[in-house]
This record gives sequence, C-alpha cells and structure tokens, in this order.
Amino acid sequence: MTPAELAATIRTCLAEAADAGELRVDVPDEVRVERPRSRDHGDWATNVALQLAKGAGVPPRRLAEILAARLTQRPGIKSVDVAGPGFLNIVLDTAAAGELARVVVEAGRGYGRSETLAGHVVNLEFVSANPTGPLHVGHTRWAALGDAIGRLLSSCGAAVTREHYVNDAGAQMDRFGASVLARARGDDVAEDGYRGDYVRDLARKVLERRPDLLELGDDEALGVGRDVAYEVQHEENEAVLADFGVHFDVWFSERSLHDGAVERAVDRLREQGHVYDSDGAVWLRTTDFGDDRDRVLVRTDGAPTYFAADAAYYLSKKDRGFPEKIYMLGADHHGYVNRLRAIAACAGDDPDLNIEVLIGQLVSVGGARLSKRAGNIVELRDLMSWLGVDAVRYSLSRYPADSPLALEGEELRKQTNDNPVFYVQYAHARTTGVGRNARDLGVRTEDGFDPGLLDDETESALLAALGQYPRVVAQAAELREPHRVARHMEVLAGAFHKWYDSCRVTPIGDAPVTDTHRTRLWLNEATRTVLANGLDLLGVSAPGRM
RNA sequence: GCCCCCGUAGCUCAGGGGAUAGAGCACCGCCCUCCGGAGGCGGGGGCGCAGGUUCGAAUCCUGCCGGGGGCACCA
Repeated sequence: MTPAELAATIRTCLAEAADAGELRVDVPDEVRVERPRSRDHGDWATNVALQLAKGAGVPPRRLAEILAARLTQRPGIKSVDVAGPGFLNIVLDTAAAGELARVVVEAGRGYGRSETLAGHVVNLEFVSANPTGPLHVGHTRWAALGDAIGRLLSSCGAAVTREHYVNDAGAQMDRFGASVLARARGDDVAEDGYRGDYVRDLARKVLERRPDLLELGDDEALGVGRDVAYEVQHEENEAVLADFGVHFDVWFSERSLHDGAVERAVDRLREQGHVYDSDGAVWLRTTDFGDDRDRVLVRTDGAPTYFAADAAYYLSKKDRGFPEKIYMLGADHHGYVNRLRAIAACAGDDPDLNIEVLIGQLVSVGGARLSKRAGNIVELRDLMSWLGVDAVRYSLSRYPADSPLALEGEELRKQTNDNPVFYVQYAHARTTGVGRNARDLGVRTEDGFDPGLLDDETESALLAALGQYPRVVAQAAELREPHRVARHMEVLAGAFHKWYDSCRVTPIGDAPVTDTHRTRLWLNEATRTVLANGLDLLGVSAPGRM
C-alpha cells in the first residue's frame, strides 16, 4: 500500500462516516499522510482529525476515534492508534507495506511521474545570458536549477517549453563588437568596453572566420566584427550548456523584436489604456500595478528602451500560446519583478496567474582557481572540468535558490561523504552491483515475491522512503524546488545503506536461494529505480559502477 | 530612505503549523568469516531578539538587531 492509497482510504472512511451520520464533515481534497519521526508512532500518521475537528464541531480525539474504528476494518491496515491531541498513528500489515516494492519495479521509469500539473502550458525562461562573454557560475546555478525545474514540471504532466532569451541588440552589443575589433587590430579596448582576456580569444576566432576583417573600413569592420563575435560566443554558450546537459527548445533573439514588434507592443499597450506621453518620452503606467514609478518605453530620442523590448517579449510569449510564463532571474534583477508583473497586467493578463518570477540569490565558489582567461569570474567551462558535471549540477540543485550559496570547490572534489552526490551515486552503484551478483547466483525476481517477508525495521524505513518519493516530486514541481528531490535522494540512499548492512539479498556460500532473497531483490530493484529516477530529474548520472 | 532575500549545532545547510528540530563535515569511540568500508553504529552540542495569531510556531503576522543584493529616458 502506497501512502497515496492510504490517504485515499482515509478519505473513503471519512466519507462513509459522514454518510452514516457519525460525522458532519466535508471530505478534504487532499489528506496528508506522513512518516512519523518516531517509529513508536506507526508506519504512517495523519493529522486530519486535528484539522477537521473544528468544522465538524467534535473534539479532535473523538473524530480520530471514529475514523480509527473504520480504518481498522480496512484490508492492509494492522492497527490504528489515536495519539496526543488527535493524531492517527497507522501500522500497516507487513505484506501490504512490502507490496510497494512490486509497484515501484513495475512502474519503472514511470514511478514518480504524475499528472498533478496536467493542462499547464508553461514557458520556462532561464539562463538568458548576454552573448558578450562566457557563461559563469551565476548562470550555472540557473542552468542547473532551471533544467531540473523543467524536468520536474514535465514529469508532473505540464507542457514545458524551455527558452533562452538572447540580448543581442542594443548598445552593449556595439561596445562588445568594438572591443573584439580593437583586440583583433591589436589596439587597447575602450574604458567602457569588454576588457576580459576572453575577448582576445574571441578576436582570434573572429579573424579565423573573417581574415579580411582588418582590411575593412571602420563602419563595416565594426558591424562584421560584432556579428561574427556574437556568432562565435553564442555557439560557445550553446555548446557549453549542451555539455552541461542543458537543452533549450527556443533561443529567442532580442534583435527579432526590433523588426517592428517593439513598436507594435507599444501600440497594443496603448490600446489597453496604460501608455501616456510626457516630457517627450512614451511611458507605461506601471504604478497602476504595484511598481514604484512609471517606466519609459520610448526615450526622448525616439529609441525604445530595454524595458520596451521586455514588454514586446512578454507579448510574444503570450501570442505564442503560453498562459504561464516563468522567469528565472538573479537577485540583482529583483527590482524587475514588479515591472514584469506590471507588463502582464497592462497587457490585460493576471500577474498572479500568467507570470511567475523566481529569484535566485548569488553563488560564489570558494577555493576556485582564477580563470585563465577572464579575471576573477568563474566560468562554467572551468567549473565543469575542475569538478565534473555531476558534482556541479548536484551541488547547485540541493539548495533552494533563495538563499545565498557558497560552494567549496575542494569539498566537491572529494569522493567521500563530504560530497553528497557521491553518497547518492554510490548507493545507486551498490544497488546495481547487488543486482548483478544476485543474477549471477541465480536469484531472480520472477521466481517469487512474498512481501510479508520484508519485516525488518530497515525494510520498513526503506519502503517508506520509496513510498514518499512521488509526493516529494509533486511538491518539488509545484514549489519549483528541485532541492527537495535531492534531499530525498540522500534520505533514500541512507535508508538503503542501512538496509544493505542488515539484510543480504544473496545467499552466503552454497546456501539455497529462498523467497527471502528473491523478495529482497525486488526491494533492491525498487530502490535502484527510484534513485535513477530522482537523479535523472536533477540531470545527474546514475552510474552502475564507480 | 524604499524594496527583495537570509539569520537553525563549531562549519555548510535541510526542515512549505504538528509529537523528542535533522543531515553531512569537524571531534571522540566502535563494526571487516560473508552482496563494494565511497558503508554502518554510538556520543556531545542549536531555532538572532521581543511581541502577536493558534489547541499547537523554526515555520504565519508586526517591530527591532545583524548580513547580502537592488532601487536609470543603461543594457
């Protein structure tokens, strides 16, 4: 019996009690069943009685007792106790609890997937780095988290489009082009230019593609240098993200908006009644929707602002059929949240439904060697070769985005418990190894499964961790918090290692193969399945050997 | 000045109102006849402060203190 099935049973009992006139309650849509910290409190516990007591006009303990009487009659439930103020502590039959191993194995990769977000059509925008330099550790956090969130949403039934916005228009691109051109010509880069060493590498690559660059006139050279440098840098960013395991469905070019889309966006917003002219500029009245001041769309000189492009970009997402638009921004852009919400409101949308802005705090890396190429920023490419993709992705995924994070590089290089990714991956490798040994010794799942034999305390704990997994995934998806999956992987790995220490899957020496061995192999395979599924959601590999 | 995020064990951090607040590291001690010891078992230690809401608060609300980030007709 899975926790979800138990929760459904509790709802059924509530409904029956209501029908029988024993209680006056509305059956809640969701009943939460939790694994109690203390084993004295049963296999699973629920606080429904505490939550419903007030509405039902009955003391919580009385409600709990009515519910307990009905639950006890149900198959698979061994005992139900009312504890404390009105908790229900439920103990399952060993066989009913152990049945979960088969459920998991038979579901395979589908275990943990759900339809809890079915019908949601989401545009998920993340990373969105300027193509004026290499990706660094700040982008890396969003690359890891954004990709994991995309996987989570998909696994819960949402239709997700992953999008990367490319700021390839505007003055900064010209400065970038001028900087590359200066390096190509062997000149110094202007004060306000891009002075990182990587610009020298870019200039070299640009010259490889356009050996004629130095012979062009200034204006033409500037344009060619800019566009080719952008092309090179963009290709590199796309490639390094691919190597990091992050794929985007759409690379959206800001330039494409400056082909009339920005002007049309301003017109549309004007039709909605939120645009006005003042001091020779065109403004959007974002203060109507929570911003602390109105924002300029078109400057006095007639040029659209970056904000106008953002508005056009928002409308593009809307027009392309995405009711839900998730933006992932760094903490240094948090001031942008109200502005983005105001754009949605000015466009006639509901900011609470149609736009969601996730803010990630800054991340730093301790002990990092300075980048060879670019001052003191830590590049994604360097992080990957220094620490490995799995360690970087996992360690960025196991913390919530809203807390500042300081990674310790040397810790992540250790292949020990200092480094949780190895703890979890090792558990997976162990399950795989156990499976190999079992097959070699003739222990086969198809020869028997007797869940009543999974009666060890460590087996109960392991089954509980397996049973909690689907809810962890659903919750992580709903909250956009992949770290919940990572943390649960650590709990599961711990439960597995303890079980491994006390329950052998394979017979010792020439001892015969029994149903105990076979049934434990089911549990081993179930564990391997969930570890693999969870790591996959984080974009981390699940090796069979290490 | 205004806005956002964060104060939990010596350190790095989990804990979306519930029972005795957890994990790893660090420190001390223990477990290899047997599926990988990259593992397991045991020990000491903590919710920034003050109010409030609730049967119940690390969690929700208010104020204060401390740390980080942000407040352009820049992009």
